[in-house]
Amino acid sequence: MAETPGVVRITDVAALAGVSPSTVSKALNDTGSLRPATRARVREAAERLGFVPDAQARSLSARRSFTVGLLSTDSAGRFSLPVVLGAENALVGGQISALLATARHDAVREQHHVRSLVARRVDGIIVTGRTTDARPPIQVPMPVVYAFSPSQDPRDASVVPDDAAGMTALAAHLLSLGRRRVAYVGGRGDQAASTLRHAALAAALEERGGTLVGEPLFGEWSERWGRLAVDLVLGDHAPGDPLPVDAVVFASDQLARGGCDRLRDRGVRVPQDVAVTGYDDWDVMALASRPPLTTVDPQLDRLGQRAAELLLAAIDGDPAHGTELSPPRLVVRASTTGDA
Amino acid sequence: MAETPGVVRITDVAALAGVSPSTVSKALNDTGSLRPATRARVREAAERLGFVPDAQARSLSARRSFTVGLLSTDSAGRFSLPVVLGAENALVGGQISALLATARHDAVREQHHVRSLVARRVDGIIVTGRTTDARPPIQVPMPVVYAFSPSQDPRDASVVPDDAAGMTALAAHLLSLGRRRVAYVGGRGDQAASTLRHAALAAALEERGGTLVGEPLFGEWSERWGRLAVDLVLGDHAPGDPLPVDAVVFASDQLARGGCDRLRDRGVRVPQDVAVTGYDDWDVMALASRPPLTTVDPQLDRLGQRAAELLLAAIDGDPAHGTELSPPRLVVRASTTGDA
DNA sequence: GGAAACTAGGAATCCGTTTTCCTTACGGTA
DNA sequence: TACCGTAAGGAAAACGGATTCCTAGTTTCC
Repeated sequence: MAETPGVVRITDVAALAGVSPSTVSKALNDTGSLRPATRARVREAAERLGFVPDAQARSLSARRSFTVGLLSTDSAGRFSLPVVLGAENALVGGQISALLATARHDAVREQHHVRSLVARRVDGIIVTGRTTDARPPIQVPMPVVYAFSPSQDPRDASVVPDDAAGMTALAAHLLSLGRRRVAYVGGRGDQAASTLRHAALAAALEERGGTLVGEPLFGEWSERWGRLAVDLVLGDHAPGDPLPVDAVVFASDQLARGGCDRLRDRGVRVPQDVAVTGYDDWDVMALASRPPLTTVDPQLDRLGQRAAELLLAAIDGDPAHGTELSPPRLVVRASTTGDA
Repeated sequence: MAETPGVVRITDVAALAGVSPSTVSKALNDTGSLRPATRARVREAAERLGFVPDAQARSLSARRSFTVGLLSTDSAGRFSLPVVLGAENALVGGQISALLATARHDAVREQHHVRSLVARRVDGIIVTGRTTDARPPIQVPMPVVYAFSPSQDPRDASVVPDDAAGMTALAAHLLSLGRRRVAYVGGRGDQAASTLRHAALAAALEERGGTLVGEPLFGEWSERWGRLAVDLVLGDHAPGDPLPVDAVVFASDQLARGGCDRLRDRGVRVPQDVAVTGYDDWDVMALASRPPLTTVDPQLDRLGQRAAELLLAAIDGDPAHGTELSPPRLVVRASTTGDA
């Protein structure tokens, strides 16, 4: 029984193909000058043995680790998880492995992880976080791309969701349905996801002839606040009274779901009386809501994928600078159109 | 500008401490014979420079990569994510890094990831999945621990949630509140999470003098099915009629939340008329439900942590065999007690 | 038949830590 | 005083397998 059984080395491939290890290397990497027949023979031998070049040894010559770090400060992972998965997905295509490092919102822990990634000589790092608020950059001697949570340094490469585009799409959708008087309900007022979406909605409505009714409402990111906010919007409205709005735009699906529940409790029909929209396209909220929510899918997996692409380019010597916007997708459901 | 700036090598520490690299190694690893004063001086120098031994070089001598693979077949990550995070957390303590490999329920992709992990010479692999149903083992030349989804081979080391203990705790809780006639609503009938929980509930109730009313109801893991199942349990019950049950045990918080909504719609008070329990302690469901759900927290982070401990022991030459049960925790909220 | 072009093998290279082996110095004992 | 044992620390090899020069052998074309 050989030690580390099952591990195929380049010499094993060389033996099976009847050539030297260096020939195998050239055949598999499309370098040197070899007869096509030899190349094919080596390829077939490698295929048959399931040969995968040893990453450690490879990194010796290449002076690269073929590894990138995924540094996440979001332990819960509701937002960073899709980003991380999207990035990981894009990386495996390039024979790159992903080292996971979760710091659960703790600066000391994050510093520890950063040092660990540096010790592993990762080729680059993707940093992601809990919110779209800017975060302090990390100091490392390799390329970094910030995903979802941009760096505070505008010269760093960041990829963030294009919330303005999402809100503009929602506004256009509502106006196309004839809705004009729109209320906005945000989450925490100190977060960009609340304030930026409000500003974008206000601008989009104004430009197209809609009206943003009342001041924006900020609270917390919970269904409970969604319900409370509906009471604030409706005031002492009684069934039959004219409604102060014909649409409510919530800054998250969770808020919107709570809002729908409260509207129904108070006898307001969704969407006949008031159209409702959410944000995030979080299936367990958007689909379980009654009615299901028209919302915006920020396509975080694509965002993570894009971050990985930028990182790979940076590793190959072509670094990006500045913040790139990742496009969202409008998802229309019954809470605005009443279908189904 | 030195190349790879910021990277501190053992020679840098040696220079600062005025000793040779080998002395630094001995001082930091507590080997060889050195004067305590020398040891302390080296330690201080390493501390000051923030020296972290190069993992690649380290693995050369140690013939270990100090890396483990986290192989997940669950892309959505609702269940595997806490497991992965718990495991990763336990690993960083041991200076071990975690390579993330997500296979999104695709055998070809999984095989690809397995080969990649083998190529990286990981010291071990933690395999996790979407359900608690047993899965085929992977064939690799290093230790493996299966977390959440056990291996089909009973000789492999697996850690799974102790659903029977969770259901027993729920049954005892309900009986202590005077509930006797209990209905059970499961998710998909072909999954262990549905059937095993049903069997455990039936056994626990029978042993303690409760009654499981009617056949178990199986459907899908959605709020919608939770609502439908309530209709099946209540039949053509009208407000005022005697109720066929005084408690409904749902196999997930999602089901239970839907169930609560439907019960309220039909004028049945929770928990005064019917107590309701969920499973999973998924906060966005259990806390947002009206009323908040009494449920069972499977403590998946602890499960992942335990899997990591077992893996580290196996790497150190002390492998475990068989399936270990990870204990859950009963979480009591208003859906049974009516507080709040 | 000879020279150029091509093919493939041998051996050195890549990296920083660990570990083995050895030297030096010092103290104790004969 | 000479010799030996031991502590302390340095020098150099080992660790690992893919890659890449460099060179020798082989084919091909004129």
